Formats: sequence, C-alpha cells, structure tokens
Amino acid sequence: MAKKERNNVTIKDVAEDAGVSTATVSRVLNKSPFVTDDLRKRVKASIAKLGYRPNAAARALKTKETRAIGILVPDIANPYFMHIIKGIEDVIAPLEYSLLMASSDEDPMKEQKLINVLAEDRIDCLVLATAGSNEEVIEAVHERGLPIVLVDRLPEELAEELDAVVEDNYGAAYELTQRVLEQGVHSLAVIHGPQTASTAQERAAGVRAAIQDKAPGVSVTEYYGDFYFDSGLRAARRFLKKGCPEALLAMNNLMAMGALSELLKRGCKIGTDLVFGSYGAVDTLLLPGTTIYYVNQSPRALGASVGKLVKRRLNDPEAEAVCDVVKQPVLVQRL
Amino acid sequence: MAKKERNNVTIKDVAEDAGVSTATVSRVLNKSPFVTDDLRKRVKASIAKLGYRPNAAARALKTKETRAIGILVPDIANPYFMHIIKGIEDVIAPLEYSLLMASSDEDPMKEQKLINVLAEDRIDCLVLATAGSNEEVIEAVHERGLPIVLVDRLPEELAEELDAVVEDNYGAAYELTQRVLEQGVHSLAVIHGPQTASTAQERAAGVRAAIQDKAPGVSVTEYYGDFYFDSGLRAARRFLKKGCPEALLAMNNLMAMGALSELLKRGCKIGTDLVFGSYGAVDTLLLPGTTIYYVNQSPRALGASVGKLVKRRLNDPEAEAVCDVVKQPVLVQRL
DNA sequence: CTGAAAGCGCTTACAG
DNA sequence: CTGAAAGCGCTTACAG
Repeated sequence: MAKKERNNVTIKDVAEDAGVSTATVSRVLNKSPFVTDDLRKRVKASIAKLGYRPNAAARALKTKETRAIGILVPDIANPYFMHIIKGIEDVIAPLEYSLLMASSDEDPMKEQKLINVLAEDRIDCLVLATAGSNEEVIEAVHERGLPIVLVDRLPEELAEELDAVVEDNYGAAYELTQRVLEQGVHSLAVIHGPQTASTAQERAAGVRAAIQDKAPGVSVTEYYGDFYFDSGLRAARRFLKKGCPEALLAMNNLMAMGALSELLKRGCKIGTDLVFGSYGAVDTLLLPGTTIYYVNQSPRALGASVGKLVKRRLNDPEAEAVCDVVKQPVLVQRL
Repeated sequence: MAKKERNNVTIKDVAEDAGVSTATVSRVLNKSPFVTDDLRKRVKASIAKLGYRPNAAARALKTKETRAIGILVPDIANPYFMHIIKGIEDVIAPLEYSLLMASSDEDPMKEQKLINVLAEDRIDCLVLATAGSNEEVIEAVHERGLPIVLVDRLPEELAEELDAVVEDNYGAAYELTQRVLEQGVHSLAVIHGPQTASTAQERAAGVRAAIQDKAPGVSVTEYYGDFYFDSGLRAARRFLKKGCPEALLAMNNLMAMGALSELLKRGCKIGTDLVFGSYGAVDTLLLPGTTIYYVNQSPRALGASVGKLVKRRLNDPEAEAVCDVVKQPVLVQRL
C-alpha cells in the first residue's frame, strides 16, 4: 500500500514562514500564555496561509497522550450499547477527546485483536464491554499502563481491579422472574444469553434463584441464545413446537424482540396467551393491547457514569478502582 | 491530565535483551525475510519476555501510515449506517486496518470538528456520510492528501472529485411515490428529511416529480423532519390533526418508524385506512395484516462497495474518482 | 544478513 | 518572552 507524501506542511514550515522558531509555533498551538501578541498573530497567519495541521502521531509520541478514548463493545448495532456510548459522549464531549469505537461482535478472538491494536498506545483510556474469555489480555494491557473502565460486563477475575459500571443483573433478573411467576404460570420458557458474557451468567443465576424461591414446581424449558435477534426468534420457534408456553423470559432486548416477532407472527397474544418478560426494553412498534414485563435499563445513565469514571481516571491514574452497581427496576408496559 | 510513564518497554529494551540492534528487532516486527532464524527466535523470546508492544504513534510518524480507517456517519444508532459499517468491515477486516468510527449526529458543526481531528494524520482514509454544509472542509482535507470515500450522502460540489457510493435517491423516491399514488389516493402526506442532507433533497425532488407526473391534482401536505424517529412521530401527530391522510410517505427508515408507531397507537389501519410508503425498510414488529411500500435499501452491499473503493484508493492514491450509484428497488411488505 | 545513524514532526526543559 | 537542541520510539536507506 503506497502512501504519498501527505502533510507536507509541518511546524517547521510555519516557523520559517512566520520568521520564528518551531518552539514558538508549538507554544501558539498549545495556547501557551508566554507568547507576545505580535508573534502569536504572525504565527496564526502563517498557519492559516499554509493550511497547517498538527500531526497527531508526532504529538502523541512526544507527550504520551493520544487524546483519544477507545470504546469497545460487543455489538455496536444494539441500541443498548449505542445509548451507553451516547452517555459517555455527553460527559466527554466538552473535554477535547475523540472517541474511537469498535465492535467485537461478541467474538472473544476479535475482541482480543482489537484490544491489542488499541493498546499500541492508540488511546488514553479504554472503555470495554467485554465479550468474555479475555481476562488475561485485559489484565496484561491494564498492567502495562492503559486505564480501563469496564461497562455492563464484569468478569469476576477483574472485579476488584478495574473501574466498572454495571447493572445488578442478578437482582433485576430475579425480580423480573418473580413478577412473571406471580402471574401464576405453570410453565416457563427462558432464553438465556451466551454464557461467556458475565451478564448472561448473572441473569441466569437470578432467574434460577427466583424460580427456586417462588415457584420450584414450575416446568422450565431453557434455550441458550447469543444475545442477537435471530437467536430469540429461533428460541421462540423451538418453544412453540411443544405448544405455547405460559410464560417466556428473554434475557436481553434483542432476543426479546426476536422472540416477540416470531410469537406475533404465529398469532400468539402477548399478555393474554402468554406472560412475556424481557431483560431490557422492547421499544418498538407493538400491538395495542400487549402487556410486557421488562427490566428498564438506563444505558445512557450508565454511559454517563462511565464518562465520569473515565475523566477521574484520566486525571488520576493512581486512583483506587471504583465499581458502580446500578439497580434497574422492573416495569410493566401496557399498550 | 497527568499521564504516567506507560509503554516503558521499547524496541531498544528488546534489542538489548536479545543482544541485537533495534534495526533487527524492527525487521522481526515487520516480518522482513532477511533475518536469520536464530536472531528471529531470540528477538521473539525477548518480546514475549518483556511484554513489548509497538508504539503506533512512533510507527505512524515514521511510515506516514496509521493503518486506521475512519468512518464518520451522521447517526451511528441508525441501523442503516450500522449495516454500511458492517459491509465495510466485511471487506476491510482481512487487511490489517482498524476502523475508527464516529458520529456527527446530523450536526454539521460536530462533523466539522470530527473531520478536523481525524485529519491530523490519524487515519489513512476517511469514509464519510456527511451531514451537509461542510463541502469546503472536506475539500480542504482531501486536497491536503487524505483519501476520502463518500457514502450515502453526495453533495453536488463534491460529485466529480471524490470516490462515492450512493443510492439513486431521486429514482427510488420517484418510484416509491408512484407506487403509492397508483393506489388511487386523493391526499398525500410527506415527511421529508433535513434539507442539509443531499439524500433528503434528492428524495424530495423525486417525490415531487412523481406527483407532478402521475397525480398533479393530489392534495399534498409536507413536513420537514430531521431523519430521527421522533420527528416522524411528531409529523404523524401533526397530520392526524386534520384527519387521517389517505397516504403517507416517510423519507427514511427512522421517521417511518416514528410515524408508524404514532399511527398504530391512534388505531390507524396501515394498508387499509392509509397507504404507507417508506424510504427504507421498517424491519420491526408490526401488526399482521399490515401492508407497506418501501424502498429496499441494501446498506451492507453499499458498505462492501465502499470497502472496495477504500482498498483501491489505499493502493492507488492517484486513481481517478469513481462514483457508484446503486439502484434500490421498491418492494411491498405484507404481513 | 546485520548494525549505526539519520530522521519522521512534534514538545519542553534549559538558557538567555 | 524566545530559541537551540534534545528526544519521544520507531523505520530504513546505506554500508559492510
């Protein structure tokens, strides 16, 4: 891959044009107060005249700061993560950092590659919702000096070590299940997430504990999905083979939507034929008359908390690790 | 913002540890064939032992290649752009480039800032779906040597100059409108996109031409939205004040969903009470019995074309600009 | 095949 | 307040 000479105009050209040293140009660039107005004006004129733009790599090499923050999520197409990103942006935008986003597509191998690339001193801080199975890499990168804030996913091994903002997955899943069971159902179908994800594990544990505590006799069918729409759809199809279950629980928003779309297509009356519970909101076009129980996640608020931790960490690399556990309420949606 | 010493271990440390020169370490890193197996082994051992990672900034400074590609879209939360990004990834992933994504939120000012940051030699190529009003900045950055591939949005001023992959917005909007008008409606409500976006302009022109040609007598009500869900919802609300129109046309997917959600809530029977047309698929949970006319966009294929243009451009910075115009068919969705 | 050395474009003590 | 100079961590002709 050839690369032609780009960025022909450097700080040196500007210095020459303005008749000053490169040090002075640099000072103007960095808004140092110790430059006379006269020189500042001349330098600025030359910059404009020559169309000069600083070179981020050179600056980063010298300062050890990239002024970029990396955000690595498992599925950038999932509105949940999109809102987390927005929340981070809300907080970070005023600072002059750019956000680098990448998606692992729930693939630990892909995630590992991305982490390693980002760790080549490309970012000042990494926000990570891990697909799982990468604890060693994450620790290695962190020990080497890259600040990391975990979000949504928190593998046990990393719990005390890193900053994190997570939901009370166990508690919310427990409550959701309880609410659904309270409707007096005899059979329950559950669509779990991929057990590589810490959230999926915790939610599964919450569901099981609630069943154990509240309705140990209920007949349970389980399906292990991958947190994507299609797996929810496939799960519903599978469940329907044995007739419509009295209740269905989907452990994330996308799988819930997949399941709903299949159930609706089959003419299932949600809220009447079947009690539906979803971990995460299903904010889409639904049949009027539908009732759904759901965990009301607040990803934007989560994102804002993450943003604050990032700021704090940037200011104080030595600060103690903080773990925010945000409680998410269970709500009922009646349309 | 303090920055502690990171990346303590450099190529020099590795060289020392392995008892070779930094040049040799660099050669091993870059898989140069001209290193004896013995040295290669020693170097690799030292790299592993010391946990060395190359510094991207230093490499970029020297080689003028960042091995990163920037993708700047107006709304990263819109599934349409997400799929374009996936399409690009499909093609680019095998090359060893990382993708930097950013979102302008349809805000030209924000876009301008982001372009300028990315243009500080942070990326080797920019994929841009512009919010509009930034033609001068885009040209400046391009002239300075940053390869750019436009996607979806193509402002007239940039048409011949830059690589681009776009839809035939005019044609598809024309056909969509025609199909809806053929249902024999007397009144038509249209939700346009923001006129800063080239796509919104072209689609509006297509709609108007079709009306002119096919049903000049139809009563038309127009609303100018911003391509987001809420504006579609507001538009529908506005239209409904004067009673349900016989036909409604939404000029992108999100506004279509917003409008639909409001119409459904109000008990409007889509496909019966009202002919619904959408520029873009509404791939969500709908009432069975609903009929919708829509332009079937193929963003993932668009993305793949973009990826190919990026590759080509990376290989040959001097290549002539290419403009792919992809025709998108109008389909009917019956549920 | 290997190494010494120059240099990429910045920033920043250090003098003055 | 300003400039000369060193150096950030790499790569790459150039010799050998």
